[in-house]
Amino acid sequence: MSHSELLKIGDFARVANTNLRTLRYYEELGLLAPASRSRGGFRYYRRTDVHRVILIRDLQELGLALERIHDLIGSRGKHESRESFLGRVRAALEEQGRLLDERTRAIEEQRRKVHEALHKLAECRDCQHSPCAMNNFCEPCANTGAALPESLSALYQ
Amino acid sequence: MSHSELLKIGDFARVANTNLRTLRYYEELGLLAPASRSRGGFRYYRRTDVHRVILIRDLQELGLALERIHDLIGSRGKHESRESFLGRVRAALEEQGRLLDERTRAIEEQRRKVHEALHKLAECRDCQHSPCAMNNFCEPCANTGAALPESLSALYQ
DNA sequence: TTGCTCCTCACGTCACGTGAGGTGGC
DNA sequence: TTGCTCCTCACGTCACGTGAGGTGGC
Repeated sequence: MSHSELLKIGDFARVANTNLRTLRYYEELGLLAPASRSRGGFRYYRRTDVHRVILIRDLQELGLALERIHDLIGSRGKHESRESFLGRVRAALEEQGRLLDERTRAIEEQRRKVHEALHKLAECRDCQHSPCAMNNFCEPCANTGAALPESLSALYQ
Repeated sequence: MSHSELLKIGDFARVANTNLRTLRYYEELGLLAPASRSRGGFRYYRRTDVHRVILIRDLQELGLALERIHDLIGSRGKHESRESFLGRVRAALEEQGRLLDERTRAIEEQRRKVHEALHKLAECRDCQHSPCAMNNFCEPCANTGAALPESLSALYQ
């Protein structure tokens, strides 16, 4: 149960669900360094560092560039106080929470549009009108005052 | 109130909340063509086509490549039947719904981790231990059986 | 020693960003 | 005619993908 159990890059990539190129690129950007190197240059990673990979991935999916992520989760400098460091950690977590809120709102909006479009699509089965490229709106529906949902007018093209 | 009101690419980009380069690139990939061109080559777009831009953006944010999006929402071919076309539209919408479900689950998981880490971080203020690069785990917490949340062990580095 | 894993270049790709140099439209 | 918008190359960028050619580790 030694804390110094180390993995070669291939094994680490497997447990972190990523690949060699990505890990080397993260190292190049200073995002995640291997715990040590062998004499021959082989990278050795700590198992616990998978959490860091997952965090980086999570932030990327929220739309952050790797450089921005580096700013957020960069390591503690030699001259940084404990309070300053904990403050930065908290700020990074709160930033992530804010981004999650934004993303949640966007997804709910998308879901609303998709549901509306699917519901409308059921009605279309009994209608013989076919919008086309030069006529990207649904005349029958417009005429009865029931306009096409946005997602459908985007697909009928 | 003519249906043929057309916008130059700059005005269209403004209402679609995008830019000239992106619109030209979408056209190059066959994702969205202007309704017409002037003699001098100027692109003219229909106002209703903003919905298509928004749909493409939504699908991109769900992680789809533009070529995959082209497969999903490509226009109706000359020889495609009405039923086939409506079936494709429905499949595209259902695919989007599936992707939204996945994304929602991933975001809820991230939110859980962030909340857990922020809660734990409050406790850290009264603790004097500082994990560092060579010791990326929190000994005091581990010793009392209260392990660090994953997001914190990723940040303490 | 064999075979698998790893190493460092280095060029390719996707979805644009960003000028350069020139022309269209009211 | 002036000025703003648009046009088509074409090279740059970010986050990797994908070999080429060579060496390390058990």
